[in-house]
Amino acid sequence: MAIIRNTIAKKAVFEIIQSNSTAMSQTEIFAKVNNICDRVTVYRILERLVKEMKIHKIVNVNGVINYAPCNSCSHEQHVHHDHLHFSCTTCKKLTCISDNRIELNIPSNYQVAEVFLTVSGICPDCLIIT
Amino acid sequence: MAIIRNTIAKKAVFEIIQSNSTAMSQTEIFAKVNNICDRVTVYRILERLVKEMKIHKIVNVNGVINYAPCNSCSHEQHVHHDHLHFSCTTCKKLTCISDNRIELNIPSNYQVAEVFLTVSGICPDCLIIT
DNA sequence: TACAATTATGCAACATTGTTGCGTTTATAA
DNA sequence: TTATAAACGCAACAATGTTGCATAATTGTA
Repeated sequence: MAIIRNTIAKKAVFEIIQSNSTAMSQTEIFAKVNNICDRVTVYRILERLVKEMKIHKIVNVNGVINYAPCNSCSHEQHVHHDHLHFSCTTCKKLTCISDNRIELNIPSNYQVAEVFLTVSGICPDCLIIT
Repeated sequence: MAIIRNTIAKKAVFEIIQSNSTAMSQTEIFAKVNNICDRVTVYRILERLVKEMKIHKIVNVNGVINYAPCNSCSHEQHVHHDHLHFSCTTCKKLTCISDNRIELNIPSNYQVAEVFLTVSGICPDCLIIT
């Protein structure tokens, strides 16, 4: 059995993700980590946190993978999401928005694992600036 | 005013995208183009076809950008999609599935541009193999 | 049909994001 | 305190996407 270790770098990465209001890319996270570890380590930590279901992995509309905290999220909720992701085309930030129940109409010969609902547009912060 | 040219390479790329049942990445498209043009040209052609609204740009769950034909798709439909994308985790293929009307519950201070609904899982072809 | 204007292309070089192998360090259970 | 497996750093690589610039090709017009 793999023993999960709680290292300094892992704690820092998780703290950064959890204290941010929007989802973050590996690049953004690494920038905030302040060189306490290598960038490869950040990738590996993110991978582990996803596996431990402490964070979500989301792709924004540009193809960049972002990570968001997974607050009180059971495996069941992983499969049937009730939230969507807003991907701002101006500041590139990805924000989680709750309370979105969707009904799918997928042929029964497809085996569904996860549902990703992403909306692109302009977020409130960027609308003010305009 | 920019004059749109219909070059050999552009016609070929569009033909490839349109004749394929699933969405394709730049890499896959370039492989089918059979060296009639450079890979950079493929990127630029795809960019133009998206701008001309002849093709869709979709991101699969791994962050790879795929392109699909935009059959009889008005700008209005671009904004309010009625189809979703199935991203197979086994063969990595991206398939468009129609007839999925979704209702969104997004705060009014967000300006929505496009809706991306992607479902990951295993497609019929890969289920048979298993 | 020939020409001019400007769109499109090729090439080379670079940027970004993510991955792998391997030797070393470190956290944790006993 | 120590053994052991997890985690790390470094270097090198792979995939995907972008930019600048000189050249080629398409299309409207004379």
